[in-house]
Amino acid sequence: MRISELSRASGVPVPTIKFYLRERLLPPGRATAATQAEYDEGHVGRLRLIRALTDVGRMSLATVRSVLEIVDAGSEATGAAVGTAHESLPPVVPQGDAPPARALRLVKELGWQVDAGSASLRQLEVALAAVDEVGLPLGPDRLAAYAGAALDVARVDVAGVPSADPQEAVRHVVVGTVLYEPVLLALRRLAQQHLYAAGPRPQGRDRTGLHDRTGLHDHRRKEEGPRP
Amino acid sequence: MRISELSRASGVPVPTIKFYLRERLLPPGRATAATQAEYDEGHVGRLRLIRALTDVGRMSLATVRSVLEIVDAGSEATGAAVGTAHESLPPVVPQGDAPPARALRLVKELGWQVDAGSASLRQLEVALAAVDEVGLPLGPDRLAAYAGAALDVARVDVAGVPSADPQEAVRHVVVGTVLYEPVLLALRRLAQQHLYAAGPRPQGRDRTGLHDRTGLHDHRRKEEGPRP
DNA sequence: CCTCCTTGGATAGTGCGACTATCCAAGATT
DNA sequence: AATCTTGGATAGTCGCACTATCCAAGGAGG
Repeated sequence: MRISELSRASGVPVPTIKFYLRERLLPPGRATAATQAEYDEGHVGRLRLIRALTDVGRMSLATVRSVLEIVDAGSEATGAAVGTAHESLPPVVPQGDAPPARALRLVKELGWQVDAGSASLRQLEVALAAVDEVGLPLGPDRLAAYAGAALDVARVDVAGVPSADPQEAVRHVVVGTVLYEPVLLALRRLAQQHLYAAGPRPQGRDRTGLHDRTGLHDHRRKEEGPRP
Repeated sequence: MRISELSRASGVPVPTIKFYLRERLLPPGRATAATQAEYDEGHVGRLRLIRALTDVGRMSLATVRSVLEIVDAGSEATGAAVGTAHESLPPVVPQGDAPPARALRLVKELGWQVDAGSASLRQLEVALAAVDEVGLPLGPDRLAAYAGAALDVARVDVAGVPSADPQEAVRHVVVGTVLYEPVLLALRRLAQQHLYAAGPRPQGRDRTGLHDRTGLHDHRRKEEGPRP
């Protein structure tokens, strides 16, 4: 297909496609002549991916590029790809001077095994700092609940990664990290609305028809053991 | 305090403070003379809030303004404020032409009571569309897990809103919606890393017992502790 | 009182990111 | 042969979030 068809198929204007080609976000088509090139379904998919990452994932083109590079390289082990992906995903926290002490302490209490230099840790650190900078409460209860929910989500995330094709696995991990986020956040907001709407007493009973999650978790309270 | 002190106290450069004043994001100080004004702790807090919303919450100044307006008006019922807040929070989905059918169906299945015109619904719709536009799987299992986690989180969110001062409640809801998000997302990523680090077989059942032991999962019955 | 510095307020300029617009000559299409 | 369309290059635009510069009025120290 030619560039104008590609444009029609993807919904991206021709000049923008040219721009993406220049920026090497979209691989060039197979040149059939000096002024003609042939594009295929792969290009359509790539364009859709770029738009999804920018529009829904709210990523800058620079970030999109690095994400695409990871996906293209794609041969890393899935676990390593998660790390690499998280490094280059927004919001970028530029290797702060001080170590993310509070975040480190938290994951230690949770017993999670994470890379101490992880960007996500730094993100957590600045997020925590921002929260109490503006005077919002963030006690252990809330953190525990958040961490629990995050772990629940991560479990289905990990379980959902296709194990057959490593390239596809990496793609899934990288793209999924970004694109499932808005789903989760939208659901959180809707759940808030629901809880407020369900009754003036915000702590109304559960009415999720999908399934009863009570009892799915180990409810044991883990006290911050000073020694692991 | 004068503007230079305000700058030092908040870490925001003087010209930027002037800019915020011009843009009416920051209320003017109490003028003590034609070329002198007095600022107070409220201004410091406001500046910190603005920076938190832009830097951590990644909001545009236009969005910050509308959020601040809600907070300033502040007298709405808390439940209504949630709705208003969600309307003006990013990402803005401009009142699409078609109704968010898929999102509506989902919340109906969940049994959640939400406003059918809610921006969050539209956000969910485009997020879902984006996800399968790029070919990521999003089955009922995953959705159920996400919804469950979202509800868990929303419950502690709602429970954490101070009920005494309505102005403060609104502030908490609005600011909290935005500023807790990065915390949640960072935790999700860290949890993913943990799960990959904990074992090379992502799909496997937990063989070590490590996982179930580690989350300080504490969502048994909501309201027990934090009630002064 | 005089000098010098800071301030508030106004106006204009900068840098960046993400596109658009315009040209052009080589092909393709009819 | 006449009329598109295309790929490639270069330049221009637009919005956003700041910065920079001016200026005259205060205020503070001597």
